[in-house]
Amino acid sequence: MAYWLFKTEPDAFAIDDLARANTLWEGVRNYQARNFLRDQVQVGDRVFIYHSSCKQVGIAGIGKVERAGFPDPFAFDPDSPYFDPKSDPAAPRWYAVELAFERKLPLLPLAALKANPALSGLPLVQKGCRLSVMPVSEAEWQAILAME
DNA sequence: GCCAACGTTGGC
DNA sequence: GCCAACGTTGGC
Repeated sequence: MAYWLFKTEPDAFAIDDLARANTLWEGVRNYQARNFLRDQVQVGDRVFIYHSSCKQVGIAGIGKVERAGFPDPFAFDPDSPYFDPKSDPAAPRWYAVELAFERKLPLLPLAALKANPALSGLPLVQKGCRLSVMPVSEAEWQAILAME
């Protein structure tokens, strides 16, 4: 089992929304993040849900992967804001996974994550990181849980 | 709302 | 294949 961190803007989709129902994690339009979703995220992996671009940025909870990478259906839907005419169903460009809710965490603020020396290798805390899907090592996972 | 950092696009 | 221009991300 592997560990991940997924970013989301809570105004659009928050941990409380995940708590209500499973969700497709779709609309990821970055190749590095896509590669993780397509090639490495597996059923049973656990995921920190990070709230970005909001009042209180930080890790807000934990999800669990219910379904591994499959072609992002929104990329084929002309009515979706995530539509990408260059994504060919025969060779899909973008991928999604399905997530289930595990539990909420007391919000662990970005500033606290940055201040934790055990997390200095996590892309999230590095300058200008725009990666929205990133691996978390076992040691980092445990270090973050210890901040609860 | 500002702006720095980054990824992508497209002309050459 | 380079690189400038552009659009987007995301913290503050």
